[in-house]
Order: sequence, then C-alpha cells, then structure tokens
Amino acid sequence: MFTEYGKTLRMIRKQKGITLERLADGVCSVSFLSKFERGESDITLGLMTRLLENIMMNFDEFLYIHHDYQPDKLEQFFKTTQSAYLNRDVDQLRKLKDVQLKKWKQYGVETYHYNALLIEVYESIVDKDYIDKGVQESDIRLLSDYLFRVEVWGYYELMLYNGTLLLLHPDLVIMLSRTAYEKSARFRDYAKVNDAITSVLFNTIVFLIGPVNRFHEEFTYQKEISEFFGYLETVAIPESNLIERVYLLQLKGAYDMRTGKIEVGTEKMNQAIELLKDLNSTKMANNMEQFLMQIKQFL
Amino acid sequence: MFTEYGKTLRMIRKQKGITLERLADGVCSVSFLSKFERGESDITLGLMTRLLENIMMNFDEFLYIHHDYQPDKLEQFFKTTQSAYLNRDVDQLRKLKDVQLKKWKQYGVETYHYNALLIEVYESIVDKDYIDKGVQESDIRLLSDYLFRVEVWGYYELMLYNGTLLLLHPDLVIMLSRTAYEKSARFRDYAKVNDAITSVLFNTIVFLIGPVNRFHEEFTYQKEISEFFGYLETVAIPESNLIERVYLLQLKGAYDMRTGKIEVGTEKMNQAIELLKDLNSTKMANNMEQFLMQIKQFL
DNA sequence: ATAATAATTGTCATATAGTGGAATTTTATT
DNA sequence: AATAAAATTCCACTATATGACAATTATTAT
Repeated sequence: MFTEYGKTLRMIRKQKGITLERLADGVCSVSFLSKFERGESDITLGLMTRLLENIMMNFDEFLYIHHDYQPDKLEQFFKTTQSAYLNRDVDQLRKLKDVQLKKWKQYGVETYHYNALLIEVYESIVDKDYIDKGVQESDIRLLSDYLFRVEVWGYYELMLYNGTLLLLHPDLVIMLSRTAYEKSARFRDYAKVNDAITSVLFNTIVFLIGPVNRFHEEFTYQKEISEFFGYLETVAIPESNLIERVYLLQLKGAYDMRTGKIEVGTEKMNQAIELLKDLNSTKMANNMEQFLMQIKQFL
Repeated sequence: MFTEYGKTLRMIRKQKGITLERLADGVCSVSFLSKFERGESDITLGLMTRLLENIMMNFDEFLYIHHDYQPDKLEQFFKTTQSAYLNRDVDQLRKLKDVQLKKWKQYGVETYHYNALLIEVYESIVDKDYIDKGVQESDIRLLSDYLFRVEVWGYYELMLYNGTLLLLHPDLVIMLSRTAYEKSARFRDYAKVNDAITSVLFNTIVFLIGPVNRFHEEFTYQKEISEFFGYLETVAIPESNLIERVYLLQLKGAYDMRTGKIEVGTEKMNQAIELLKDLNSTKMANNMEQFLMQIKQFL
C-alpha cells in the first residue's frame, strides 16, 4: 500500500536490539512508529531524519539496506547500462532503452528521454547496423542543450555527459568538459561525484588524444589537453587515490607517444603497468599492456 | 519552522531550470510542491523519493547539498573526532565529548553515550593526566556489550569499534573483529562501509602485531593474524583499490619483521614506500618510511 | 503454570500533509 | 509600455500523518 520503508526500519531496529519506545523517544509517539513500521502509514521526512539520527544511521545506508543491499536506482541504471555496453550486448541495451522510453512516455519526465539517448549512444557504437543512421543530430542537440542549461552539475549530469561525449564534436567536448569541471566544483569532497569528475576529465583527454590508428597523423589539441591534465593534477586526485594516479601516469605516457616522444611515453606506460603488477592487479595490468601494444602497432 | 528540505529542493530545481509543474508531474500537486518548497509544510518520505527520482538525484546527494555541501552529521562526527585525536587536541576532544554527553542526557538516547565513550578512549590515549585512571572498566563493558548485541554491523558500529579497539584485551579484539567481519558481510558492495571493514581488519592486525618497542619479544598471535590477513585478501580488496593493496604490502612486511624475517620484511616495506613515491604520494611515503625506521630502531 | 512486567497494537481525536482551481505575480513578446 | 503566456501563490477543502491512552500480546521471573 505505502512505501515499505517502515518495514525496513523495523528490521534494522530489531537487529540492533532496540525497542519501539527507545527509537521513538523524543521523536514521535510509540503508537505511530508501530503503525509506520507495519506499513500502515507513510512518514514525514523530518521525522524520518530524526529517527535515523537516533540509531546513528544515515539515509544512504538506510536506503541501501532498504533496496536489499543494492545501490539506488540511479546508480544501478548507470551500472547496468555500462555493463551492457562493455559486454557489447545490443539486445540488453535495447531492452534498457525501451524501459526508459516507456517511462518517458508514461510520466512525461524529460530526464527519462535523456537516459534513453545515452543508451542510444552506446547502441550506435556497439551495433554495426547502426553506423549508417547514427544518433540523430537533434537528439544530440537536446542533450547538450540540457547540459549547458543546468547551473550545477551533479552525479547525474556528469555521468550522462561521460557516456555521450564520444559522439560529440571535439570543440563541443572541450567546452562541455570545461563546464563540467567548473559547474561541479562544490562536490570536490563528495567521493562519488568527484570520481565522476575525474572520469570525465580522463575521458576528455583520451578523446582528444584521438583513436590509436591516427597516432602517426598531426594533431592540434596540445593546449587543451594540458589544460585538462592541469585540472586533474591540481584538484581532483588526493594522495590516497592511487588508481587515479596510475591512470594519470599511463595517460601522460600515451600523450607523450602521441606527440612523438616515443621513448619517454613508453617508459611511463611501462611504469604504470609495473606498478599494477607489483600490487597483483593483474587484470588491469593486462589491459594496459594491451593498450600499449596497440599504440606501438600503429607507429 | 519545518525542516528546510523544501528550500534546498527549490534551489536545485531552479539550478536545473525545471518548473514546479514539471517537477510535480505525476507525483504531487503543484500547489503543494510550492508550499513545501517555501518551507510551509513538511513532506512525506514517499513523495520526496519520487520527486528526487524525477530529477535523477539520489537522497545522499540531495542531503549533501542540503547540508551546504558537507557530509552528514554522522560522518562529520567521526571526522572531527578523529582529526582532534590525530592533532592530539585534548580541549577539542573534551568539547566534542561534552556535546555528546549533553545529547545523551537531553534525549536519553544511548548511542550518544557510546559516542562520548569513544571520544573518552581517544582522550585517554592523548592526555597524559588520564593515564592513571584510564577509561572505566564498566564503560568498556557497555560498549562491547552493545557491539556483541547488534546483529548486523553497519557504518556506525564499525567506526565505533575501530576507534575503541586499542583499549580492549587482545582476546576480546580477536572475537569482536571476527564478529565485525562476519556481521557486516552484506555491505561488501557499499564502498563507505567496506572501507570501514577494511580499516577494522588493518587496525586489528596492527594491534595484534603489537607496539614497535616489543618487536624483540616473543609473540603468540601468528595464527590469528594470518586469519585476518586472509579476510583482507580474499574479500575486501578489489583490483582497483590500490591504496589498500599498498597498506597490505606494508603490513605484511611489518609482520615478517615481527616474526624475525627481517630482510624479507624490510624489502616488502621498502617496495610499498617506493610505489607511493613513484606516484608522488610523498606524505604517505614519508609516514611509512618513518614507521620502518622506528621498527629498525627497536631490533 | 502463573503472575508481573515489558513491548506492541488498536481506537479515536486532531493537526497537518496534500488537492483543485482561482487569483496573483513573473517573464517574455511586440 | 501593454499584452499574453507561463509560473507561482492563495484559499477552501479532503485525506492522512501523528498523538494520548486503553487494550492486547510477548517476555521474564518466580
């Protein structure tokens, strides 16, 4: 009938060996708490906040438990979508897209449309039959319009952009990535969002360096690339985020190789690979090694 | 008058360039949303959930913004407490303790009492005058009773235990750390809590290895220490958590040295230090170096 | 087993969350 | 500046969240 939040709360309360009276103490009446826990009433946000404070649990953790120890819907959306993309599972992507389109039509909420477009981008990359038509110009415009309009970028905007940037024009990417960096500044201490920022910056640089098979050609984005390297170095990566530091090292190596400094670049990339091997992160090391081989092949 | 959640929501809505009607669409009436946003009404948890879904924002991010881009109270509590402890700021610790004691008396909620005890533990370590009396036996009992009673350990229990374990008897620590590991199993995919688990395991091993100035003596916890090393290796550390992997390497080195394998141990610790230096994490590298020097001094 | 006590649920009164639509203010257009 | 359109607020009303206290059920102790 109502949201089942109450039942989750009851479960947690029991696990902590706390009585209704003790949990309700100073917040609400015992009888109401009982009613809520039984799923016979909804609860006010204010009361819920205070109840959770009483058991020293924050909303995030509560909702994680409520969703049967799974992350929230939004995170799951990006997770499942990306995993379908990485597995090149066109069917799955199409299914996921339909879900979002359905929601868009049902509720009329535009964000579901954006979600569908994000999936379409992935689809167009994975599916060969798609190459001819590609994603509609107008759809891409719709997305970038939204991103330019939003004044503060949070997790959603960053992830949305992160997934679609591959299909945009480099000049647009440069502008939007700058925007992303600036408009998400206040989230620097919020791990999840900051990871998303870092990820955007990495992807931007990878994108601007260009596909491996063009490593022998000239290219023109030196200035912008160092700008984004600068963002990464000065702000985004604290000492303890070693994995990001390894990626950075690798990326600098790739950049060096792109600009003709083959030896220095190779050395950096090898160093990154060695670091991963030393720490038994073998899968990641293998991936990097493969990437390095690809580059060498095209030089 | 009410919680100010509504005002935060209004701010976010404006930043995203969304109208009342569009946000309320399919969730609640426009007039009510307006009322809520002006702070003239509280809102039901169910409605709030759906509103946030409409703008693709999860609760955690919303509350982070609501708290003026700060983490929630609970996290701040542990953060400020630990920073006062690391800075050996007795006055600050005492102040923080008084806050918790006051809340305990005011609301009668036992968890505030536990919080005060946690701070007292820190106080007793930092403050020399405290050494004579120490933390009351009965208080420590109170805490460990609570921890044994709780069926599922979340962030709070792990952090609480993490801070107090130093004062407990090794046998009790072994039991409680095992408990911690087992009773928090379902949180393995939840970064924040999993970090806390890892931290408990690290601290347990450090504690069991014993203070540096006893490195020449015999010791008896080999079996238990490998048990906890096992936990760390099998479950807690995914490939991309490099910093934990570096800590693990260091700790293994320290363990080797403790059990007489000086050369192997030194080598491992040096390797960890080198890794950090290679990634420009100099402060952390320096700390590790200092720790290694301390050990060497006592051998 | 039974009494005593603690913990939870049910009943009813009331404050307040939430709706529909009219009135007002803000924004955009000419 | 005047007008139209969009966005927001106000007002009267309904549904439901919440409290006080009685009734019931579960625990514990003897």
